[in-house]
Amino acid sequence: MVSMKDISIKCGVSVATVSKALNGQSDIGKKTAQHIRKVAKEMGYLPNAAARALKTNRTNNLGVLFVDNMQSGLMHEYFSSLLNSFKAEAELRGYDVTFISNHIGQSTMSYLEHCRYRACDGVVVVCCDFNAPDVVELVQSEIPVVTIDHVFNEKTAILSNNVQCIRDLVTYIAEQGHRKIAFIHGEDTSVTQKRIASFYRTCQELGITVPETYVKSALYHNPASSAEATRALLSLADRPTCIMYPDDFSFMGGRNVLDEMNLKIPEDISVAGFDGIYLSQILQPALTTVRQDTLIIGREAADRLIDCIENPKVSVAEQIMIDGRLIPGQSVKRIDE
Amino acid sequence: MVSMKDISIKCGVSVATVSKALNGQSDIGKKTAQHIRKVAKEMGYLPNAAARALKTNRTNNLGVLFVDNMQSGLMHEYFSSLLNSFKAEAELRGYDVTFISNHIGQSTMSYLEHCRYRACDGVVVVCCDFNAPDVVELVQSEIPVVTIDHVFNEKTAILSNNVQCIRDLVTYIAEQGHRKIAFIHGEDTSVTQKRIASFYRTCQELGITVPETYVKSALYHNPASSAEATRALLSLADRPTCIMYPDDFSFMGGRNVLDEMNLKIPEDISVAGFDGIYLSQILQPALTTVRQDTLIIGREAADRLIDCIENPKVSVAEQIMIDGRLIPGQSVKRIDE
DNA sequence: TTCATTTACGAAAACGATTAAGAAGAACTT
DNA sequence: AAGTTCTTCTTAATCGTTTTCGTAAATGAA
Repeated sequence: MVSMKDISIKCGVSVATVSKALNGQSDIGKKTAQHIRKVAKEMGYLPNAAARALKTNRTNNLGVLFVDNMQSGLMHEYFSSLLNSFKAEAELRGYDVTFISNHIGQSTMSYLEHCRYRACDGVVVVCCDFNAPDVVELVQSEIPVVTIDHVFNEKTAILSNNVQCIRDLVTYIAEQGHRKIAFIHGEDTSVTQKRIASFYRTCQELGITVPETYVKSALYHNPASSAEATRALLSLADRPTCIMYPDDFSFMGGRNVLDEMNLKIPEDISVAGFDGIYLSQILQPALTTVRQDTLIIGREAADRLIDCIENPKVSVAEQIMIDGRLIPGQSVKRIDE
Repeated sequence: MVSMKDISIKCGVSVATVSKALNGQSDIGKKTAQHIRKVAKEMGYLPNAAARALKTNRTNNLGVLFVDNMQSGLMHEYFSSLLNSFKAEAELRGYDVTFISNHIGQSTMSYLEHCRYRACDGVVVVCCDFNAPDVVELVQSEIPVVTIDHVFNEKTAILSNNVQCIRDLVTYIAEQGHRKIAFIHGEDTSVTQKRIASFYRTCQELGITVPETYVKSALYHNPASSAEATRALLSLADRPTCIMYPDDFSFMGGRNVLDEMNLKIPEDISVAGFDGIYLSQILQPALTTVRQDTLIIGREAADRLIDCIENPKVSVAEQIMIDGRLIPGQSVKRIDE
């Protein structure tokens, strides 16, 4: 590996001069700097990240804390595509992305310790139990943190606008003439709470009354539990005309139940999903759903995190809402009153 | 941050002694070592990865080269779940995982340069254009490399046993009495070639003749193209009784076509997928498919790569085949002759 | 006791970069 | 001409480890 020393020798200058020239410091002569850069390129010089990190305490490395109890993790398209976009933006801005775990080899260490060990310049926290002590410790540390879909005091958070998403979805469904709307929601998280609240509020605003029996609990990304909830809804004396699912994938469970009962979508019953994953638009009829803008969420998370790293003074913690977009699809029937 | 120096002062020994004690060198007295370790823990000592890397040229960092033209990348469950398993095993053995890209900030650099810059101890190469000059350069470099589903000379490769997978699948279908089996395959890659070859050979062995019209080309992970191929197959005078798809997800496109034409699975037509993703078993009827063992593939890739890093002398490049497992499902009908 | 061997530890030189402080010459002021 | 300021470059310290080599004490052998 060619080092600055090699370049300095070849150019007949000191290592310091090489360092400054390569980093664009101002106190190096124009022609000298140019020459050094040329030689460096010719010799195939690459900075030694470890040495630089040791000296500067900056690694240009971003940590991704991405844990989930379900183990479905990356399998969930919302997260994988969010991560994709985060990674792309981070790379554009000159940062690499490393996963943070709670052990190095055999010995367990807290997330914070792992971050410190790897000297991550910042961390994005996604999809995990935000109340776990380990996570709280990390978030409250001196390391710049951006969270996704969860707000910690004083920390920047990127939030998919679940309230708006549900509002738009319910509104659309209501516009199609539905008054009996059932809602199957996911397990209890802050996101779920927002969705439920938005569901109730929107219905109220629209003058739609929601019987308690129309709101069922299930699990995210779990078709079986949504299937069960669907069965319960269908066995009601007064059936809903439209069922909203926790997410597009879970809907697949409900779909099976509807199939079994010979209920056609949307003729016999209307349905809506959430997330807007690839699959949802492959289905026939295309699923009515609302697309969370993972592209922007991931990009924004990277941008904010890096801003926060590079301008700690200027950057202010804020909560950023990213709106979703309704995808009408064809799974909600227009009902004429 | 507490450093070895802090510990050495507190313990009244030299930094060298601390280093040796913490690394379990033999030339330190039992009680001294024990005491040093205790103090280190008390003080919350964490090794400085950069300093260590600088000195040892080892980062305990593994690169993942994961590019795909389709941009579907992580969205494909085969890859996301493989990566998950790779990551888990790497972490178990004390390595972190970083993505490799072809640029740092604005300036482009080759994959190899990126690896060198980050000083990755090794790289796993997945899902990319294996013939791109950049990739070839990396694979032929001095950096330990393990490839997945592609063999380079002299390099360790982990291969999903596509030949066996297809053989088992075709055999199963034939056992159910089918003699008219159509095969929609993905775009031209080495994996695809193996699958096609295995398809033809197995059919031959089973005495099944395959008309040219029964073999169609489509794209992986692309329901639309599989839908088109399905349409073509159904318009044949002599229709196949069973259609094999490039992958489970693409099958969803074919499924729509079958639906439109009012063909029931498996009563009117049998179908089979490939991969064994979560979705395939949610469908009703459950899809007959063959599960690629991403868990083992990912784990094995990490293990081999790390072996190769830690024992460069001993470890020998080899191709490791990981068998898949047939999932019978219910989408292939038993035909009585 | 005396010499050889082992054991336990320390001193110091790296690894490859960054950066504060200083120095020498050039250029400008008056 | 003398002093001042700029420009450009160097010296040297430093980041936190690892590791080689050396040495002093302890142990063993004779």
